[in-house]
Amino acid sequence: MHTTPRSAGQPTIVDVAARAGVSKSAVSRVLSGTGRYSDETRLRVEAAVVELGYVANAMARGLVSGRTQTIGMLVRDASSMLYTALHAVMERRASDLGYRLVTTTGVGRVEDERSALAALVSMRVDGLVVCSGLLPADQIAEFAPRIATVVAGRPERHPSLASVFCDEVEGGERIADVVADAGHRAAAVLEVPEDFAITQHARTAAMARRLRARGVEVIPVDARFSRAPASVAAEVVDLARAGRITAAMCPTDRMMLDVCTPLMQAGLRIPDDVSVTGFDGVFPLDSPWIGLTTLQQPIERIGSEAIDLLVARIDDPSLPVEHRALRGTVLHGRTVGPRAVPASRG
Amino acid sequence: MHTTPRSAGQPTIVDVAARAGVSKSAVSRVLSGTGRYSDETRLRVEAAVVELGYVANAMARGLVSGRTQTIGMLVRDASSMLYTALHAVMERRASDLGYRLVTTTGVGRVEDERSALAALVSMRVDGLVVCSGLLPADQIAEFAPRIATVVAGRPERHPSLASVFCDEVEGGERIADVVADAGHRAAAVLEVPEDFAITQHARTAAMARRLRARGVEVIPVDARFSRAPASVAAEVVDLARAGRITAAMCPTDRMMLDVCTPLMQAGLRIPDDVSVTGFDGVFPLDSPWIGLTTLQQPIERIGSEAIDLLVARIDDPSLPVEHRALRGTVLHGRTVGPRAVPASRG
DNA sequence: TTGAAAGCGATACCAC
DNA sequence: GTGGTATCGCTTTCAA
Repeated sequence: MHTTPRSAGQPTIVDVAARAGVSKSAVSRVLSGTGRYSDETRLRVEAAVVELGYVANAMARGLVSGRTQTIGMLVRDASSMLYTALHAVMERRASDLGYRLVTTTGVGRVEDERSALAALVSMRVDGLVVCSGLLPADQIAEFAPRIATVVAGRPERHPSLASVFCDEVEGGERIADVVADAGHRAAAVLEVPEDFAITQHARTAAMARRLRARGVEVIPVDARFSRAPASVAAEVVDLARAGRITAAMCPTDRMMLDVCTPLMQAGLRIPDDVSVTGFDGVFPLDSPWIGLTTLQQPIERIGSEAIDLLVARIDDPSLPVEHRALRGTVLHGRTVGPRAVPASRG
Repeated sequence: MHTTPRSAGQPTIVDVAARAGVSKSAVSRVLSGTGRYSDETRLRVEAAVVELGYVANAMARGLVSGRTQTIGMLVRDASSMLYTALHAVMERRASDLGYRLVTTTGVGRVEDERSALAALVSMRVDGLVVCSGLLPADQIAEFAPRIATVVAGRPERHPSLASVFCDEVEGGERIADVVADAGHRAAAVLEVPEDFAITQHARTAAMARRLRARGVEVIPVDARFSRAPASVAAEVVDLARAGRITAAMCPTDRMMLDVCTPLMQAGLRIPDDVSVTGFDGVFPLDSPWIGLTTLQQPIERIGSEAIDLLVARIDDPSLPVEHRALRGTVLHGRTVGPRAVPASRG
């Protein structure tokens, strides 16, 4: 049975070999640059490759070689600026180290995310970077014994999961200090419960703790995901109007926007009537013109150190598990001002 | 030679078969749900799968089945909000249609992007979505005869490339009308040359044309990528200070931020002294609190229609090539106001 | 230097 | 219902 180059579908190495008048083996050698071959052979193969528009089948290649030179990245929410920024940094670093990054995401539910992770595993990526505060550590850890894994961007301390993240506690305290320093005596803290949002819980808890330690009254506002942002915002507006708070602290910049809009629409000025803080400080919300007062995560470092750590673990799986907490920096914008005299608007 | 389950590496179907005491074939049948098998067999296999933590090798599977149930997405810049938003929409839609989305990006250069695209092809994804204004159409078209391809988010009219995008021309005109309607008589338009930024060129050209048609003087400002944003912004500041313009139109919201910051720092108020417009209107910059006046792209529709179109082409490659231009909507923010009297600041 | 042949892990068609 | 076997496209010995 001779090889008939099918008109449909991608050309295979056999097609290239036939076209170049050499064997599969020769083509393989030339393409990988390993082994010996004559200039003559090389030229013929290269020509055939171009003429046929041949692109090697990564599946077949990976199947035999056992390596894919690919890092799989699981992202929680493709629309989250934070993960997006991480993605960009990691792509660059991975590329520098000779790896390609492929990304998958769930579409919200834990179950989807698990299957997205499994998809990466099924592709036999050489390593896994998990960027999601949603998937429980145990479910990630399940794969860790067989594939090098690093969790990035969430304060993960699971004993078998290496991780790199922003020091949420320290960050929460720092930004709380900004509010306390401005003289506020009562602040709303939008709190997120621990389940399904490890990251955000850690920071808001730290904010509240710090405020109290500094003698600032904390009014907790339930900001769990299941609650509509508008409803959370309305609660903050009411508190501000009633003069019960002069500041509001949000778990993310995103939520901060959700709060600022209704405040503005209610005629409350920021920061004259209410001071507001965020968390993340990620492009494009780090623009001085927008002027958010927030805690900026060290995205650049988190991303590149996560990749470095991962590649190290790919090369040597026996490396000890490491947890790295990196410090963020306060971004001083225009949304925090000195304490206003409550209830004296107008 | 009997099968020895290697302690390292992922377990294979053979390991599962051995563990369950059945044949590879039986395992395959159970896992794919095709063919016939007894309840007994199913239970044994399912148990073995769980015990071993088996995840099927997608490469081996794809190699024989010829399909991967995967759509490859090439994104220009992982840090771009627009592509990010598209990504989220597409992920959801693809998932609904039974496809998984994997994403790759270049790291800036055309060459990288080509290789990122080739990586997708090498993975033998069933279809390709190209979201990048960088890669020349010809380089994309090269793969199109062999893999279903759709270009999303850029006004591509290449005869062999299906596409879905925002009607940049109409959008540019609409937003220009906002400026003209506000009474401005002279406006800076930040122009981007055509090469490597098809999208942005199209819209700025449309803005300028429309302004002129409405009797507004256009002062072109060179905003090509190679130029530092600060330098572009400085030019706008100078023009505004000199009273030569009362409005500035930017090709993207991102650039708009780059311009607004220096304007603010120069003591010029927006929109009192200068009106500014953007383009894209993508989360999170669509927040009313930020208040950008911009043209909002119909991201939701672009993304889901692109996936629909792609899947249709996967199923029937002979479908005629289609180009869909979708209309955006003006987002009326607070960055455009009535024409200020030039040079009368203070 | 080159080509033939043996798998990699899964599917699918085949008799049994 | 079940298990053997050819096969997908490629890399990798191993002879020639």
